Amino acid sequence: MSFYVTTPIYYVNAAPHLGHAYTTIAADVLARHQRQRGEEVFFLTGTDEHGEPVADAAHALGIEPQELADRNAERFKALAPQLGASNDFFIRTTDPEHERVVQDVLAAVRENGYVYEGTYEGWYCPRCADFKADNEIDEGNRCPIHHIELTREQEDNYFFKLSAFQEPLERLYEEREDFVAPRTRYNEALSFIRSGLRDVPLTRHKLTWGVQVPWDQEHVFYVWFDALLNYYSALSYARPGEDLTERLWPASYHLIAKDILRFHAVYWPALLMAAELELPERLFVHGYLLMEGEKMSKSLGNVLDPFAVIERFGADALRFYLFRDVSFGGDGSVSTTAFEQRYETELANELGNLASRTISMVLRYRDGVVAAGPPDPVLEEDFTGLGDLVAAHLDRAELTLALDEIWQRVRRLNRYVEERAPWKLAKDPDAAAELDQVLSSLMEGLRAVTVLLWPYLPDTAERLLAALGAPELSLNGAALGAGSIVRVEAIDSLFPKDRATEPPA
RNA sequence: GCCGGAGUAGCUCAGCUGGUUAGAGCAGCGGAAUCAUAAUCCGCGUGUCGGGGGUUCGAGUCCCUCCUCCGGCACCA
Repeated sequence: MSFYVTTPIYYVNAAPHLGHAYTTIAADVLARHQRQRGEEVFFLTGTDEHGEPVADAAHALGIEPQELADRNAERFKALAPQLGASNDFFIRTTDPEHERVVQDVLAAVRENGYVYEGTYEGWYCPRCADFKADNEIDEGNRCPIHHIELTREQEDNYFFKLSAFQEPLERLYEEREDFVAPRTRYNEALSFIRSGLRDVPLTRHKLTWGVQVPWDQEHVFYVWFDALLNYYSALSYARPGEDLTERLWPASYHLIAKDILRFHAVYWPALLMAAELELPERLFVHGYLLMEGEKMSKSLGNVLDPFAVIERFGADALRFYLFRDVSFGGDGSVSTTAFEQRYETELANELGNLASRTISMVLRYRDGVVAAGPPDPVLEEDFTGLGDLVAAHLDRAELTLALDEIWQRVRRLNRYVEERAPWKLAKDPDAAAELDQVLSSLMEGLRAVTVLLWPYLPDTAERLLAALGAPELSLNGAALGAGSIVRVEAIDSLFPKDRATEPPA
């Protein structure tokens, strides 16, 4: 089995923000989890660099589009490792290899009879040098930017016969109810399809910043078709000298935000059908992160800066927070106060302190040595089937539910400490064996939750497992009792609290 | 307007195909403990489950209707 997960490719028109980080981290959690299951994993992210907005932005800066693309692509490329993201490749749609695949695939779509020459007519702004969509036109047929009256104009270009896929797409949605999740997005896409599909422009005539249409030098491909094909093209050249397509196509999961649903849920499968390629297995659509109930946007000045959070608290804290405080799939509010509260109460107090208090007792009472033996049956009961449960949630990209299951066990361990009060056992010479079992059960429980937390908290989990002398990360090894901790070492606070109160350095 | 989703404790939300006294986390109040990053654990909620009507032995859970909020309704990376 292989597992191929993607994020959207991010548009280099703007700088990276929390929304980009969100999708990338989500994909990374799934990728890491699948690696724990021993699957061959390929995790792709990258940048989308063609199209008019980039050309415009570059023009405004007085530079070439490629230069702007290079500049911003670097920033996105740098974001992934800062987030702890373990992507296997970073694609750029200006990669010549990608452009060639786009040309090949779309030429095949044309040969299969799904491309025709036509005329696009619409409202055109001469200053923007672009057509305006019906819903972005101001009253009186005016340009929303220049406020001048729009003219009715035509442009000859090539069309993709999307209408030909009306029934195949309806059938796809009937046969595969999990093709798009959550359900509400599935409904949305299906209702769009049922409302009747119209053909869409495949190329643009007046633009030059795009992938050249091989059969007509006057045109470039409309940026969406170029962009979507990244998921397919990347496999052909991500590994020099090796084509991964055979092994990894089709994608297991495309993660996207809700604003680009239609392109992924309708155009993309239609395009693949037209090219006679296999369809992805699933699409998961997440919501927006809101600040004080408002959609985050630069103009509102309410962006939670992921770079600042990472610098102060580390990437793990951000990764944890995003899936803990916002139910994955829906919209949700995020704030610095909520972040700091989660950091302190859950990461520092519940998990960090659990590690601290238990390891400290093993060191104090037993010189760091952990007795062999099966874990306490009382604990075992609460851990039974946990790995399978987490895997089942993550198979459906339910990152919040999976994390919650794990966290309940973190809390269970703190409760267990109170129930058995090792500090009391330590004072009773007759309770030595019991103390041994309690301590080893705690170490084993800590190890088990940490292995499961690894996809969310990779750096912290690795540090903690190293201190436990149990670096094994496989999901099978996450079962309580599967480990065999012999000796533990002291460890620095996993989530120091002074970071939450001190201003950043 | 049409389609879809949502309206459950102060806050954020769970409650699948209808069935024992409607749940969790946070916040608040009280208590226990002292291993630990003063970290943890225990106890405490008379909630018109948006309003109204209906089906049923029995409905947050099904049907009808009304109200409020959100999203989609084609070329916005």
